[in-house]
Amino acid sequence: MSATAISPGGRKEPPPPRGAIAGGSRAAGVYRSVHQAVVEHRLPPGAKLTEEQLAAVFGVSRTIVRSALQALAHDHIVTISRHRGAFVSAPTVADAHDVFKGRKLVEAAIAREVARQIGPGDIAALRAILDEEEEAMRRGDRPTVIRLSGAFHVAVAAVCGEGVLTTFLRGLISRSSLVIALYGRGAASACGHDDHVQFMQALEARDGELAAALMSEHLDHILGDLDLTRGASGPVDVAAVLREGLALA
Amino acid sequence: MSATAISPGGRKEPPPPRGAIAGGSRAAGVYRSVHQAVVEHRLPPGAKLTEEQLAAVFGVSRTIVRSALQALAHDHIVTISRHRGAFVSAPTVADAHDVFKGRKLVEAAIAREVARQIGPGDIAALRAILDEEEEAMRRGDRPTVIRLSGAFHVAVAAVCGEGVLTTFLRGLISRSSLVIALYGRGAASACGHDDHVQFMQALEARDGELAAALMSEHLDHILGDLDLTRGASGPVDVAAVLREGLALA
DNA sequence: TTCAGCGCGATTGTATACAAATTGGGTTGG
DNA sequence: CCAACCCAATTTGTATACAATCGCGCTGAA
Repeated sequence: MSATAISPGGRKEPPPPRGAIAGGSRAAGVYRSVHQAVVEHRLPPGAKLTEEQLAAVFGVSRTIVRSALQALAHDHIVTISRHRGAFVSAPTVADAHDVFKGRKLVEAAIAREVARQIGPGDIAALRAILDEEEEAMRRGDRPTVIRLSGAFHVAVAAVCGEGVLTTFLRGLISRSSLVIALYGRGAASACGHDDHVQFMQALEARDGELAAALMSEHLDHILGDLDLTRGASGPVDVAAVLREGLALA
Repeated sequence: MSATAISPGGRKEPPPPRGAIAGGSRAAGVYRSVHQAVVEHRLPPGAKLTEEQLAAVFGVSRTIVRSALQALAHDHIVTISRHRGAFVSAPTVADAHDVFKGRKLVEAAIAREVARQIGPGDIAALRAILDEEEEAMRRGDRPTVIRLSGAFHVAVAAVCGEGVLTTFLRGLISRSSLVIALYGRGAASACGHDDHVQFMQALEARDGELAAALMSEHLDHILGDLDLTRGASGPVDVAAVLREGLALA
């Protein structure tokens, strides 16, 4: 229910839920594919996204690709340089601090809110994500761990209902994934599963202050585990990565 | 400093600060003009924004206009309906509550932060806005009052530095302007100047809790003063409005 | 060897042409 | 008189063509 109605005398609403992403639904598909590839660390920061290349991969014209890239740029997932092209964003150290500062402020406040109004159904849903996360961790399935870790944070926020805050947080989490792709050390640094479990216990105990504190600590922990001295990574076969993602979808 | 650098070995930064809006700088101009017209209540919610019409007004092709409209849609300033076109967004009552809920959470937390770290320079800057606001209010200059009222809220957030939170808040404030355009009653409901003055005093006293409480109350006050039963307004000469805005700029 | 200047290839920016779809009005039938 | 239907005009969606710009490798001289 976060869409804005156009006119009080609105017409019937067709099935396609017309997401808030961009114009056509074709561009939305490209958007999703690239976005997913980035947050799952299949496309590293700095990777060049040539319009014609993407157009070929997705079987659309450059028009569609440009639309998707502009939407991605708006979300800070890619960065567009005039006459140079689109690259997967490479957040600076300052950006990293800024993103996590924002997350701390928002997620701590949300934690207080959620602790007050969480219900059994919400708890079950969150527990389910945590279980999946543990499973994937045991399997060593890193992309899934990354995805579920973010999904947990989003799901917590969504307990208060889908809204501007959840949307905002979702964006910050995506950017966090980029930060981790750039500055994360190896396998362990993604998102401590134990932190999530502890936080969940505080939520179930309806202890808002504790939950907020744990969340804040958790985010500090992630940021503290980063190696902020590193640079970019090697080249990647963008087309192959995206085709692979397309096959899975 | 909120832009993300592409590569550790970044090149020199040319003068044009290449905002985070969209691809070209031409589209950014269209974006700004329409955005400004909307938040200043010169273009009412529901107004149709025909691509060709805007293209004619700004002397560009539909390509540029589309880019700008998509960026505006991303910011929830306009709403694009497939094969129907772009309209100035008309937030629902639920949207209005959501936006102000988000603002309360973020601005209250920011108020606490700001009270801790505000300096004399910041206070002077905020006071200056308040003075201008009072001046405009006395003059009966409604568009300026609206603009400065929003500018005050943004400036408060900017005391902690420009960052994701400030950007997010700026977006919410723009949407608030749309809410007020739709549901505001006459002249008085914009944004109580007295509330701002009181809040400012709390900030100068470095009383974070009081500042947060006052801000929360202030936002409740705005939301409470709305008439949530109203519908849309009459038709508007979109081209004339935008040409006027162009002349001023 | 190294660095400055320059031309070429590749890629993006913009405009335009064409196709698809919706809206609204007029017409026809009940 | 009202409802349903159909058609045409307008507007958007997409592709493509052309122009502008940038990066990069080459050439040449210090």
